[in-house]
Amino acid sequence: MNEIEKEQTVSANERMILDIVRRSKGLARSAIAGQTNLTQQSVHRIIDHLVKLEFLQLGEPIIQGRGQPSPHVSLNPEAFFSIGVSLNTDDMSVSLVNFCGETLLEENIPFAPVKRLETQAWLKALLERWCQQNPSIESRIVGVGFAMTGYFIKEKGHIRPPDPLFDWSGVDLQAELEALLGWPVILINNATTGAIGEAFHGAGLTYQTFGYLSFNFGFGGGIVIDGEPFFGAYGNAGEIGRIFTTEEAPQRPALSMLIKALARQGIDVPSVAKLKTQFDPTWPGVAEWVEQTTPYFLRAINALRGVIDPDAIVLGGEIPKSLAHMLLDSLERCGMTSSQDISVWPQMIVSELKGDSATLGAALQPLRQTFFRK
Amino acid sequence: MNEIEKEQTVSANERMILDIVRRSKGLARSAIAGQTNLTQQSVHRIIDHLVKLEFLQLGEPIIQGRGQPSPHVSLNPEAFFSIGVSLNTDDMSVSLVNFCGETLLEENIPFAPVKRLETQAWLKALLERWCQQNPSIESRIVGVGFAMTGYFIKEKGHIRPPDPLFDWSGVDLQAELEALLGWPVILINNATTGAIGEAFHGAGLTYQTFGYLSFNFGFGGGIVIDGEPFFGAYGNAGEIGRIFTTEEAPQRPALSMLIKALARQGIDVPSVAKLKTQFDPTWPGVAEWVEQTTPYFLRAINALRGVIDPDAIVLGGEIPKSLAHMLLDSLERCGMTSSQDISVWPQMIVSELKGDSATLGAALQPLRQTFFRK
DNA sequence: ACAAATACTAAACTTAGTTTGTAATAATAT
DNA sequence: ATATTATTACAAACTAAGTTTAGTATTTGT
Repeated sequence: MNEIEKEQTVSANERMILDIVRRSKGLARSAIAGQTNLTQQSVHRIIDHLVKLEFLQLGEPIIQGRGQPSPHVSLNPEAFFSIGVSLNTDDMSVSLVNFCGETLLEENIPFAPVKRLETQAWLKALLERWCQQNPSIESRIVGVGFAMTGYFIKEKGHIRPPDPLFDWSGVDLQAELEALLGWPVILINNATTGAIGEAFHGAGLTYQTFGYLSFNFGFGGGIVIDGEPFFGAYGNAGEIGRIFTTEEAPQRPALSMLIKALARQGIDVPSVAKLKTQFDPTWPGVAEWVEQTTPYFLRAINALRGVIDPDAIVLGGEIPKSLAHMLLDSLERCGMTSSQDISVWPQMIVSELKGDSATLGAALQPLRQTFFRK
Repeated sequence: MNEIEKEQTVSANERMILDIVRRSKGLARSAIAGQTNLTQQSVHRIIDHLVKLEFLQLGEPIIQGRGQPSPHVSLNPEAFFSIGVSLNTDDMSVSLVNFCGETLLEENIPFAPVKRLETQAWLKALLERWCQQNPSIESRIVGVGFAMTGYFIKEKGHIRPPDPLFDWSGVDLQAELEALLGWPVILINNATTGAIGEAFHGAGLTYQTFGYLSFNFGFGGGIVIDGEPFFGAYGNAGEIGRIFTTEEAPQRPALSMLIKALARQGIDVPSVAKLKTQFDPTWPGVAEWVEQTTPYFLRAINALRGVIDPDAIVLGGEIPKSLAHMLLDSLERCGMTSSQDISVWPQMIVSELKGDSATLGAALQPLRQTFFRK
């Protein structure tokens, strides 16, 4: 490199300023100091440093009122890159994001990712191809966020996925992937990465503390506290499926259950992904399913309210937007009754993010962790 | 004061060191640096400063091995004091703690605290008496932690208590109490203060992130994350009662429900306080109540597990210890079944704290907030 | 007695901020 | 047009809080 060597250590105040720039998607340099507890001069110097490191870039001065115009500050999208992987029962997707968190490349595995080594070989080959086709990125990749479905267990780096992914259990997956890929790997539950995507690009821009409910083949969730994803003791925080007993599980709002209900009505939806694209709220069975699952949905919400009392609850995962709104309407009709005081409710939000938020969040986590507010 | 004026602002590193000394209940000065990311020299200087401020005191040098003996460092118990109040439906208790968090004075109100102004007048008179009888403390009281039962609502400083305490709603209680008492007042839910007591003196010495279940007349709880009490958006975090519907509420593990069940068996227990002192696990009806309430208890635990995945869950409040153990045994017999993976369980702990942990925690919070690790 | 280990003390240095002061720029009032 | 004024940029001295370096003191083990 003939450029300035990129330090990957960023001080707390530098991170704070990077996060302010990120959240506002670029702003006048002079508008930053007011959002910090630093003086204008300190902010000036910090930004100067971050520009020298090529983390930030200065644009045209903006004339907004009196006084000397202040240059526009924005993230340098090329400063760093990060890779996200999301592994589901029947699918795996991989993406590359830039320093702004924008997805540049995305690809799905062409076979079911049930065999661990076969899947890893495909992943390795894909990333090598990406690096060859984009030679500038290789040295600037900060790490890999690897999201998968399943519960973390006591052994560090191990996960217990659902049955079809049995081959992925019993190994220190984090260590294995780091050895394979040569980058730092963060292993995360894929409901939490959905929440991370939301924290970076969605509800997180408005709310500091929120719960994320991930409607997929199963029903899970993630937690964001003060803008940071919360993992809990073993990384299973937000795995709200735990509140249902074995008998109750079939009635929880998992999309697999809706697909079954639709099948009983003669409507064949082959996968959760297809459900998202083809969903029609007037299909027979949909209204009934919503009605029937609402008490269990409410219970999940009340678990979030009772335990963390969030600012907001975001409905995400792979749920069709119109279905999410049906669930919220049904909740209203139920009167949102709980046994106790019901006066303070979190904001209920349907996720606005495009694409696979689990893969996105997985890719964002290495970036967040290294460069943005902690 | 002819002593050095006591600054109430403590830097982050000073707070860290105060917290290390507090947790270890005193230790050799040389044993501190290893628990920080600071050098021995920096720790030395910081402790020097804290000793000059009379927050810490040096004791006899301790000879443990080779090398120059290192003086014993401990909190100066007289450095500061704090007041805690816990208001329940039928009782109010007030306590004074010293800088070590030890309760020095404690008193219960001799009448039901239903009338707000009458109760406040009694409290004001009590604190004035305490200050007169202990003239040295007045100038060193950092604040008042005011814990009460009820839900916080959107209006700042307001709370919605259960019906008998109706008179306490509809006002900015925090502002009112600050005006009355002349000290900073922190208004907290009394299940959270129980968790704070546990964080300071109990499970918090071992576990960083835990859930606290408070068995009282009702059934509530509090959350501690990374050693800090977590309040949530409105201060209602941990209010686990929300997970039960109106129909389910009578079966939740609230001690009032046990008292009712005992009454049906002809055993008259006049109050929750009496239950704690008189409880006999062989009373008829107890085993049945435990059996019947266990699924609801399990659901509360699974809500905590699902949402925050804690290191530990502490059973506290006013539950008799033997009853808490019966609940845990019953949980074991149920197989702790949930619909999903059940391999990672938090440590289940019965609180070992003596006295009223809600009042204790209320008193501790102003101290914690000002002087100990954040 | 003496070397090794450990802790204390002190001074110089470093980092990352604040404070203070000045210059530049552009909107606004006259 | 010109002076005024608010806002921002830039620069140097200062400050707070740590680290680094180096020497000193005290005890243990041989």
